[in-house]
Amino acid sequence: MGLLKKGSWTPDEDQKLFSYIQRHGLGNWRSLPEKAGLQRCGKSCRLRWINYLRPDLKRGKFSLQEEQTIIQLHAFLGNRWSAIAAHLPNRSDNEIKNYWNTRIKKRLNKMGIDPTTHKPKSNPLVRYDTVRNNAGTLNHMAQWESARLEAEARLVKDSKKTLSSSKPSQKQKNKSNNKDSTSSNNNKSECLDVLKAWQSVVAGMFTISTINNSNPVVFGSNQISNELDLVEAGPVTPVGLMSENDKSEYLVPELNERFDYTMCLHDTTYHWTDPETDRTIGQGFSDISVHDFDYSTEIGE
DNA sequence: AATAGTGTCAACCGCCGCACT
DNA sequence: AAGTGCGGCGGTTGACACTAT
Repeated sequence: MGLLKKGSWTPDEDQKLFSYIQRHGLGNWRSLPEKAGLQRCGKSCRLRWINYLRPDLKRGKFSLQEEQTIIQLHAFLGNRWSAIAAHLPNRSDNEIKNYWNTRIKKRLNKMGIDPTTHKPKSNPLVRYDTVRNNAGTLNHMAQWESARLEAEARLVKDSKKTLSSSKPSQKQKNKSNNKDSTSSNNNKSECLDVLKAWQSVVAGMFTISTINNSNPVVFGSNQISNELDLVEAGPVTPVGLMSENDKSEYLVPELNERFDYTMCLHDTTYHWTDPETDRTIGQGFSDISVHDFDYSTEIGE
């Protein structure tokens, strides 16, 4: 093959790649360019397909919910963009990475939140929890870190198990001329793994501070759906109704820090009321970014 | 209108892990 | 065990678009 082309893809090249994959499915990326009549390296073709041509890609602005998912997963997974992308199947990891680096990161910084740790920087403008039992902080931090590491280890172990038991090797996949080797199944499995890990660690421990109430409201495990849809959270378990033992188990400062501060994007409280007594039994939030970052046009896209 | 500064995003690069020999 | 090839990943860059002065 002659000199390989670099730089932006032309519509003609896109057409060649797209129609080749439509006709032959995904296979060996290295040999694809020649067969498809492209002067590109296999990597470039793969990237173009994954980030741009894939028919299931949803392009355009990120919805509020997508952004929330990204922030929450980033708090949990860090810069593991492909793992985060597994939860947003219509977005590429590159797109998510770009979105994080160019927008979310800046917003968090502006708000005094360290985008790496998801914790407030030295002098946070954000509202700290109204109740924080500092006495047990270190112990709780250790507990949280331990739980986190355990969850990650389980995640790695499980995904390896899944891969070795059900995933054909790359070469087997190539041989079988898999029509869709964009690893949707693997993604799904990893997706569930992460959610399981997430739920086992986080479920029931997710404390949302309230503005006027000294008792934080603790979200029960049913609050975190598989879509991590916190906005549409259901009924809550008020801390006030818990035993002291339960409270100490639920209130994990380090966990709260890791998530609460990113949740400071969500700063407008709303209330759940008991339909019988009409009393407020819990408070939640809507997303302040809706007001601050001009989301109005993005919602409901 | 011209220029500088900033933001966005597609694409590249280098590294890594896995499978195979 | 070591070497090779490949796919996948995250960090980075450069071109272009947009905005401010």
